[in-house]
Amino acid sequence: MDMADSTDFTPWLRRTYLFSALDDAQLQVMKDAMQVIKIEEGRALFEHGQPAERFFLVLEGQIKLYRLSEEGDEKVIEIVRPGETFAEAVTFMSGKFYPVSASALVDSRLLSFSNEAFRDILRGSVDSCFRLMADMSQRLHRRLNEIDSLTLHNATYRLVSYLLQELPDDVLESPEIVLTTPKHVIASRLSIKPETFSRILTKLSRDGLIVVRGNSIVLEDLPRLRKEAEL
Amino acid sequence: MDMADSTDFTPWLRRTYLFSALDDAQLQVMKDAMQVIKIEEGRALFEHGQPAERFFLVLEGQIKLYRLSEEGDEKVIEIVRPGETFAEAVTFMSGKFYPVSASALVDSRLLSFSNEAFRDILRGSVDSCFRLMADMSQRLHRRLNEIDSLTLHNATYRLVSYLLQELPDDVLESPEIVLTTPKHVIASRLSIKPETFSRILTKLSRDGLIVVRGNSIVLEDLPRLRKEAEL
DNA sequence: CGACCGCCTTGACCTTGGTCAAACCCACTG
DNA sequence: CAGTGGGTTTGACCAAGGTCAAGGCGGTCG
Repeated sequence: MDMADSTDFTPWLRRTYLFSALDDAQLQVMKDAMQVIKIEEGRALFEHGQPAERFFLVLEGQIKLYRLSEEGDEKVIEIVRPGETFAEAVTFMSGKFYPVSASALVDSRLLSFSNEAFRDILRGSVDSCFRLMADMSQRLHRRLNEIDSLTLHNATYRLVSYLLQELPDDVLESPEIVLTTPKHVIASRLSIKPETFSRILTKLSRDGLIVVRGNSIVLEDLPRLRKEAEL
Repeated sequence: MDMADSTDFTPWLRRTYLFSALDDAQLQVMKDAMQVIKIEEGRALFEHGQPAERFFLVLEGQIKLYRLSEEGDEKVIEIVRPGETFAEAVTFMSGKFYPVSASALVDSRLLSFSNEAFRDILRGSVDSCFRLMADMSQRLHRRLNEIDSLTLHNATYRLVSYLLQELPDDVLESPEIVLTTPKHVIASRLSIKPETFSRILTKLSRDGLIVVRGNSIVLEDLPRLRKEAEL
């Protein structure tokens, strides 16, 4: 974990929904307490239970948010990609400890912001409060959907849904997905063991729904895949 | 579902964390758009996907929030009890549709509030925004813990944790829990089938950890139960 | 008071996905 | 270019929890 850079990150900040209601002065306050962080593959950014003083915006790379069980099993909660923020909702938690651990899946660059500074700004900007509330509301909804798919659906459903949502919006082009994350991490994200993950992929291949070659998965039969993910 | 009452609910509102930053005028606005709702056992209050215009405070009874799968399986997300609010976070959702269904487990009385009115008040009260954000943050954390226990822990763990958290805070008195909700509903809340739920209870009984008689469960061996719920 | 109904329990069996171990496939290194 | 090691795949086996079906146990209501 490193920290030194004098690039102007204003465009990044302006593009970040959370900050888009801030005026120049407010943005400057955030910048003053901002840090650029370089973190290399495999290193931990923070751990579950640590006091949470900062939140983050991913510039480059991938950050994995996860929980560990007592026995050391890992459940990946989320994989955060460039342009996305994380841990911003912790500010308002009763205890203010990180509820998950975070580490880098690949060498990454982040911006980190002071919770305190942001809270101060929120105090003076109802608009920003509304942004943050929208953000939290959306996260709440995502978590709900996750619970839904864990309890009401099976592993194949979860995997197929994942593939479909990884698909870029422009449906017209060749529906190929290139996995940028190790399969076992995606598996954990979907609460599936690597072996099972692999087996499901081969089963889908056998059925002609997809073609797998290494990290590349071509969705051969979108309609049937979509049906699979509804029922 | 019914609506008629002229009791003064001010004490209820004052006790409600979400409203506790409101001044008298603001509270009056909420009251003006407030409705008292009587809903009898088994009736639906709203359904997943309906446009969300109101949120609720439970006065009496129990409300079950749940999701249905395509095949009709039900997963209970939460059981809401008197004094608690629900659906207040939906206001800031992109689409503003209820993300779950709600129905009454027993005859219940609720207050319902206008999302719009509340949003207007939030616009003028950063303090209230902070309350709502704290509330949402807490819910986010609870959902996370739910995902954790669904993926990192087994059915017995979930059931034991449930029993322990149902225990009133004053640990000194006789540790008896009286289930006020049908067992199959609790089972669904914990993502366990009723048969399995029952079997786990009898196993815990056999092992001398609890004594079950109908709806009453006496926790005979707190230390061992707590150990069960940690490992 | 007895019949009915909903809920809960119990038993036998099954299915999904997990476990363990071995082989495989590359990408990198020396 | 062989050697090493991480990630992935495959196979054989296993176990937790689900399914299906049959009873049991109270409540309620005629």
